Amino acid sequence: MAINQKSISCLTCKKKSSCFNELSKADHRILEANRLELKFKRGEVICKQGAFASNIMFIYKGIAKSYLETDNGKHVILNVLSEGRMIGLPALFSNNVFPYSAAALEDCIVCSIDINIFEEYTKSNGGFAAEIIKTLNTCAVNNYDHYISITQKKMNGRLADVFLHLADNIYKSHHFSMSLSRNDLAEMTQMSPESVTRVITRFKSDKLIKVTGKTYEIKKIDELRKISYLR
Amino acid sequence: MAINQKSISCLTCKKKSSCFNELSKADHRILEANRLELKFKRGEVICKQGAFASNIMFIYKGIAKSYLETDNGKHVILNVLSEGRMIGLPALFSNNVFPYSAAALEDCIVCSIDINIFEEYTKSNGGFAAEIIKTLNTCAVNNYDHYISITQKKMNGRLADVFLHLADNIYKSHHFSMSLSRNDLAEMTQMSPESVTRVITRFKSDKLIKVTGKTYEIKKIDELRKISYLR
DNA sequence: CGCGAGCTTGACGTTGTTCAACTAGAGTGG
DNA sequence: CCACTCTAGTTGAACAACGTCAAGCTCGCG
Repeated sequence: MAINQKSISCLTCKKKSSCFNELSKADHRILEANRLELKFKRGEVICKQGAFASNIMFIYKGIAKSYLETDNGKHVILNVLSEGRMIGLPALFSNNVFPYSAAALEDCIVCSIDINIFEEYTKSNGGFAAEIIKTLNTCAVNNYDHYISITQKKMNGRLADVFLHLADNIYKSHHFSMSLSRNDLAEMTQMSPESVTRVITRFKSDKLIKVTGKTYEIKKIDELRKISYLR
Repeated sequence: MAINQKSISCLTCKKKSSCFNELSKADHRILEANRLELKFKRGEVICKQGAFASNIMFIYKGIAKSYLETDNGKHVILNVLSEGRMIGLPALFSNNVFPYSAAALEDCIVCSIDINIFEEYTKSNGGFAAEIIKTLNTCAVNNYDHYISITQKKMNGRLADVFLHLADNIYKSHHFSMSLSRNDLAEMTQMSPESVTRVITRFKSDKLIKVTGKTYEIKKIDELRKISYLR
């Protein structure tokens, strides 16, 4: 799975997370030496909940999901992760175990960086530490929004939230090829796959969205926002 | 509300968060100079979601709750906070706005520390930064557990989780005086106050707990753990 | 052309909310 | 010290939301 020849350079990487801007050229060379490029096919597990977190992952290309695996064997999707997002930060300075799993929703190219490098930079470089904390906190606030969506809204509102999130933050277009299965959508909205289908059917017949195979087009985004607004 | 005379000293404070152990005596003197002691009565708001976060709070005495205020005016309790817990860390290095509110569940004594001090120490002291990240990440993992409880378990399991959390982590005893109202329990478990009553009635008649006024006694903790185990 | 996974649809059952009426207990003023 | 009030808690009945189950469908792929 690993690519021996790295195709990307940290120093010139356009997608890197803000924390890396705090590093010197010398730091970048060290980073480069402690980095791997990995390719994952759609569906493959990128990191496994409970496994020893020896690396922090960075999504260079593709889309992934992070999810919790519960005792009853179900999955709870926490987030859809687009390019530039990091995986595994919550393992930093804890017991170094991934608290969630992640899997590729599309074919992905991932940078895998030694977690010790992260911890060293955090301790030695205040700007780097600040950016890490900022990233963690942004993620926490997003989680709060998701939590409100799940706990306060009915099915229509929850699914509207997912479509808005996909259009606004993930695909950054009203027109996209959907990488999430009915089951993924169900695990993200905490409803049954059958209910996901039913709500999507309703959205289609109300002309809010248009679906052609895997291609989704959001036709009435304002209407979706209204539905999202606590309903 | 503010006490002019401070009754506590940072250096000798037994309850302080682990990050402060990373500070020198000189640092502690600066901390002392940028710190206030506040008293809050039961029910009073300690910090308000959306307000400018000029301070990080620290619960020296008492119990508080952190909660989200939703657009429909409802409250979603994130956590019950016991002595030694900090409030407002998610505002660090973000837009410095509290992403949640907090209120006292019992009369509280709170240390309020200038947020700039926190940001400065984080940048200048690697050990301090590491402890802050560790604290944030521990909290994130707890949130994941809570999220699984809410999304995967039925009412019995969710309420069992709350009782276990109170006994294990908050009151640290099987016998405690309950500071949470039916409504608090409802906002924490995402059920209606009526349903909270119904489940508690069931727990009482099954002799899992004994309730005398505000005093709760957990009689069969193993049984509660079984109920918590995804049911 | 046939197979299978993922998707769709309808009928039905369960869970939990809502509403309304009632009760208990704490605080207040005469 | 007692009536009065107000809030929090309790209880039951009706109802809505959503999940489950079973059957059938579609489409990509060998």
